[in-house]
Amino acid sequence: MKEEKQIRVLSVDDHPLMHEGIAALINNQTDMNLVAEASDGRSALLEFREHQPDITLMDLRLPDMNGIDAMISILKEFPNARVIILTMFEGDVEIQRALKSGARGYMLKTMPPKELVKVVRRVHAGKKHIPPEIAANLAEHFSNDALTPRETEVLAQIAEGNRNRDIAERLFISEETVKVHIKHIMDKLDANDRTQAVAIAIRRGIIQL
Amino acid sequence: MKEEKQIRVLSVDDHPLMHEGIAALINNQTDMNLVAEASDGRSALLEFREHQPDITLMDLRLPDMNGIDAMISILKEFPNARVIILTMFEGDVEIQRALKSGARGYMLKTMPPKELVKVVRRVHAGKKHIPPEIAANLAEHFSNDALTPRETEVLAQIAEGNRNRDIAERLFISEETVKVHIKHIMDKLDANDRTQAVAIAIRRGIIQL
DNA sequence: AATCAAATACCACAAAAGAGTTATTTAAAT
DNA sequence: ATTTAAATAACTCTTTTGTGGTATTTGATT
Repeated sequence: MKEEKQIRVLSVDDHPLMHEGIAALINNQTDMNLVAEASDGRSALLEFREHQPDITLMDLRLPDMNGIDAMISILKEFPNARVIILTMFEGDVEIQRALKSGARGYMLKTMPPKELVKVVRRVHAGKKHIPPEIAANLAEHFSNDALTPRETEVLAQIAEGNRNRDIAERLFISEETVKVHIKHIMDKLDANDRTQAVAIAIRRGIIQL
Repeated sequence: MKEEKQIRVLSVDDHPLMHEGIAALINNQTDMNLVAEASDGRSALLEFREHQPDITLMDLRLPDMNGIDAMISILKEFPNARVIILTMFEGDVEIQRALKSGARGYMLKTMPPKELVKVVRRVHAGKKHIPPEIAANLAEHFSNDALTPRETEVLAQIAEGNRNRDIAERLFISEETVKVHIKHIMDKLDANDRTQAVAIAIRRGIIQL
């Protein structure tokens, strides 16, 4: 019954039903074993410390923090941790950030279970894995855009219904500078106006709801 | 092993892992039985026809159509169908639409499994169920707003970065009328400008990404 | 029959946003 | 040491958005 070298998996997700599904899937594989579960970022780190799993499946939306930040906190302590982001499709910005921050894989919850376990095995074997449909979407917004931190700040202010003058006051810059930032934002996001810029940014995960 | 009167459940969700989780949960109850699964709206209706389940658990985001529309298509043919919306939190507009369209319950995927099966039993017993946290949020935006169909159209146009003049042309009305609609939209959504109106509308599920 | 909400439209005015150009400072990268 | 990217700012001018008020038509509701 017991395998020699099982892949020990930690699952981090705030949906109990998803946990059950992952547990059923992983434990059905002869070469895998779900060793722990966490439903928020803080306990994810605690569980990781205790069980030191081979693979961590990490959801992006957690109640206490972003899944990427949870991953970063794990990687800081355990640089060799192999974290796979497992989420429903979010914006390309999240994916880029995840990969840049050290994720070894990115999987969609809509993928068939067989694909999911394949990815777990691939990543456990030391490879990285991003599914083709995500890679394609990533390539689309790769070379060109990417907002600077300041531009993202300005964009968040716009989404809250602030006028340029108010944004200027809040960020301690002139209204003219705000306009320059907005111009760059619209150019990068290929938006006609500030309103479409916000809509696009929300869709692509640049700003959160 | 077999119970006398089991609650026969159909699960509609496009996440295979969620299906597994639901299956595990339902089949673990002595008084319930998962009789069928569907991953899109079209097959949900087909499965319903074939199995005529007591309870249908319906996700809102499906690949081919909105879960509410899938529910409506089922209710048209089977007016006594008991459909429970099971989803992660969307905007209050979706919830209102679901309940108005005949949903018997609304559950969040973040709820503990024990709560979920309780709701299934309650709805099967003929009661309706909306969790308190949702009911509270619903009350907040109840009396006041609710955009008219035309206002929603205008709002969608705004979100696409169209100017008032363009919106007027597309909807075959004058620019002045567009302005009136936008004024009403901003008043109802309590937005400072068109941009915040779009952000709020996306958050509340009035317009989709 | 009377009332009400929704959609339509016009006018005038004020406020804000956006386009185009130029320029300075600082920090990072080569 | 030089180049580059980011952030800052000013100026002008045009376009767009937003505010306030008034008014008409139509379809529901009472």
